[in-house]
Amino acid sequence: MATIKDIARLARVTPSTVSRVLNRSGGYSEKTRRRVQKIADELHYQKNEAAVNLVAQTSNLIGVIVTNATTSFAAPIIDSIEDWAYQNGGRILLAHCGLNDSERLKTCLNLMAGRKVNGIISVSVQFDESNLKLLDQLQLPLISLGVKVSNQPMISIDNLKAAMAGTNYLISHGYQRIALIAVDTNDPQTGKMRCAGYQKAMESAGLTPSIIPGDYSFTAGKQATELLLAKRELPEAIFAASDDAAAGVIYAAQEHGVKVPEQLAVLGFDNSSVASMIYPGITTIDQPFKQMGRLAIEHLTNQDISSVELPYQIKERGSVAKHNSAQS
Amino acid sequence: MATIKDIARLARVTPSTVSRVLNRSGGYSEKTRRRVQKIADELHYQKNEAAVNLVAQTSNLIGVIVTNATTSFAAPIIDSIEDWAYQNGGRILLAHCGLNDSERLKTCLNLMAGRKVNGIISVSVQFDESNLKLLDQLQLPLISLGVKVSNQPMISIDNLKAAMAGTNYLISHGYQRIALIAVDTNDPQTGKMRCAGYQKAMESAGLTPSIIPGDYSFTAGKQATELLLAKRELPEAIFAASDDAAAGVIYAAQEHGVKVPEQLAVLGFDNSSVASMIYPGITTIDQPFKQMGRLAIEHLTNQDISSVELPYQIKERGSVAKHNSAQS
DNA sequence: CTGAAAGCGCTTACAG
DNA sequence: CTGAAAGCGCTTACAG
Repeated sequence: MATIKDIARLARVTPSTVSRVLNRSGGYSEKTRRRVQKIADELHYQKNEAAVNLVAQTSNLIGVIVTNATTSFAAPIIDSIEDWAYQNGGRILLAHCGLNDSERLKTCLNLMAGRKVNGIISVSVQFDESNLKLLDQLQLPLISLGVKVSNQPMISIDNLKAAMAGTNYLISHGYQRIALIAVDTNDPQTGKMRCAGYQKAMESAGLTPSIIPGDYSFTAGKQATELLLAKRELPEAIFAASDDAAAGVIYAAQEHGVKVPEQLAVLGFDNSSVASMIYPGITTIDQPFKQMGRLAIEHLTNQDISSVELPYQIKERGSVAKHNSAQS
Repeated sequence: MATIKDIARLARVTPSTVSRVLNRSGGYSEKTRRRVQKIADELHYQKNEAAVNLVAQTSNLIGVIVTNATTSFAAPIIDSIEDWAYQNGGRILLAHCGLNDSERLKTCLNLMAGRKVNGIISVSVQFDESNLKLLDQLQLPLISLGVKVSNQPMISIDNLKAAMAGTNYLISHGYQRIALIAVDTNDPQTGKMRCAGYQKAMESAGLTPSIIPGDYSFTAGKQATELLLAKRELPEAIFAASDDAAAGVIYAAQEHGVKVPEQLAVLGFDNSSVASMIYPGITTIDQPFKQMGRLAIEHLTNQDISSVELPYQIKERGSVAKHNSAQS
């Protein structure tokens, strides 16, 4: 690969001048500029970013940590970050930290520190004590999407209110026996909040909450529904803690000839891509993932360390209708 | 951030020695080693990779270019590359090139060159003339997944044979009026191959091919089906060029009360995550995405520039059954 | 076993 | 307008 020196030699100037021309930093004659630029072009010169970063003491890199790419909502977030990067000349260093894999998250963090990323965006990753400490030592600005990381800014919807709103939506549509399923009750953040919101709404309405825990997955939704079916305790409506899980519920329902929404209403959570791809479309709580990604990168860039709570909204599709008993 | 010099000063040795200790390259007493290591630990020292890369003349970075993260099958590929990276201390520089966006792909390529990536893995990206030339100038090893890029190794299934096999699968299940839909007939690679395979199989069986072009999307599948329905020309079976499109077909079918697979058999392509999330499960042609990702990174690492053709297989789920007319 | 020196490719004051 | 020099943080022969 050609270097600045090669160009300098061919253009009969010093590397200093080449650098100035290439950076358009002024201080050269038009004639020199042309000569240097021409040679650089001919050589298909590419700046060695490692060298640039070394002197600039920065990396122009932003680190993105996700649990894994299969998480259905990671895609729109990464997309919006990438779009920003494209517009602004930033670069994305991607790493997966797995689920509750402390060791791997530690590796991610160290890797990002070594690369001197300008900041980290973490998507739904939980930090345990040791990684919290590491993060503190590394002094890397971080912004977390979806879950709270101690002392770090967060961008998220209000899970408690959203779960309440979802539950109330079901109640206002005439449902009374409503189960919350596939929610991770051990998850100190999202899980707990969604449970609390659901319970609060149910109790306010004088209804009895019923929760089947799970890991937000399709399988969790499917199994919960099968369990309910086997016990002959199918509720009137199921509030799934994610759209993946809602898809599992609908799958199980269809498999057993239970009509959605006539015999079973299903409410999802996320408005991820699958929500609009299955029939009936999943009525769900929309999280503005694209906006989350964009805000995250903007905050990082502006060194804005404030948290922001984004609005959720209920996206109505076909999986919830007015309950029969509610029809006048 | 602490540097090697800081450690050297505190440990009362020279940077050379610190470097040796940190790299375990030998040539120091156990006593020195301990002292240096201790101080490095206390300082939470993180090597500046830009500096390391500058002298090593490498980056330890592998570039991954995808059209966008929303492509349903990008996820498993990225996952497997990331897993490899985690095991082997590599890092992933991610970039999106959009769809047929020559300018953006060019930016991606230049960005990768600037970062001195060890190699590039491109996922389903088409290179136009100008980028082919750029790639050549940049001299970056590349391995393409799914589509052929001139003069570069490719990892893919045989789309022609796979489409033939899919069509024959449908035929052998008793279907005769089979349409291929949502296939991009302008796509010189995948699209053309899948069309050709379908046509060949149809003609060999004495059947009439019928193709509705599209962009592999859910919407393309849905619209094609609605079109067929409106024209009252619904075939017995639809071969969708992707699982997303197959989901669209099934959606439209359910919406119009057409039973799958009883009244309409649906065959997908990819075996992406959505295939198992909708009911009935999509019978589809499985592409080994994880394996593709793993092979790609291994080839890149071993400087193996041979192409490899991976086996596809038909994954049977519920969207195709024996056709009535075929029942004895 | 340890240190002094040169160098990776670039940028940036400082002179002239 | 241009050049010489120092320096970013590290590694690696070469001496001793």
